[in-house]
Amino acid sequence: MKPYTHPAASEMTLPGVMQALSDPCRIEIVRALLNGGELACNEVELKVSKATKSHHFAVLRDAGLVLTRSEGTRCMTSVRREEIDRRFPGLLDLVLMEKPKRTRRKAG
Amino acid sequence: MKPYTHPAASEMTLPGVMQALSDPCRIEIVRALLNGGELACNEVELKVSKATKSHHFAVLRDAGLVLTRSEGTRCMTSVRREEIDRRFPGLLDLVLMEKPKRTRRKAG
DNA sequence: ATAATAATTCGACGATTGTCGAACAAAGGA
DNA sequence: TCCTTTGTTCGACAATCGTCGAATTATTAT
Repeated sequence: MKPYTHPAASEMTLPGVMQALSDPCRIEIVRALLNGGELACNEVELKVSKATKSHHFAVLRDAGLVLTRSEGTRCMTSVRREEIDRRFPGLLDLVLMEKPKRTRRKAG
Repeated sequence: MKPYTHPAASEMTLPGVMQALSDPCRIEIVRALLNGGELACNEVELKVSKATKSHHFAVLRDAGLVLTRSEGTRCMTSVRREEIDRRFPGLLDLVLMEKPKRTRRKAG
């Protein structure tokens, strides 16, 4: 019913997207969306309450990074990949970067 | 005299650098350093007090983005370009991105 | 109509942040 | 030695942030 407002791609700012991606939870969300395509908030596992999760989705939405559409009782969210790639090339690659897992190999 | 501590390159985190770059002042600082090489805090013009400017340099330093060395009464600061490029490829290109200046052209 | 599901909104809270002026410290030059 | 320059540190302050539980809305299923 309430139709989620999204900023135009041109409204995205560098400090804005940096800010949005400065929280580990939100990086995790974007990473999940990049890997999983369109997901409901429900389908992104986080160790925070649902209120907090909803907040993080809203922050990403307001920054212009994700697009949310209502479908039934769920909110399907996806990364605005093309627009981000056009405006901030390489940004999403950074998000996808593997965390430095300290594997137990002798030489890497 | 007091010898500025810097984190190892491996201590840099994605949320950490994003956080550090989420402030327009700090983006401006990094941009100036990328264009101007090694600069004293003094040589980066910002419309904030010197206390605040010192704070912003410290935040960038703690995030691992810049390296500061004492020279006389000045503190010469430079971007840790190679380490950042190795760990977060493309990050500095984002910082260098031109702000969307709305020029008055008819077609761009 | 009732219940269940999914998500948002509303305070509230402690923590962090950006900002400043004032005080301080270190180095260099008069 | 004293003064200037450069930068840091120290409260302090308002603003923002991340977090939560509880209440609310909206949709679907029974």
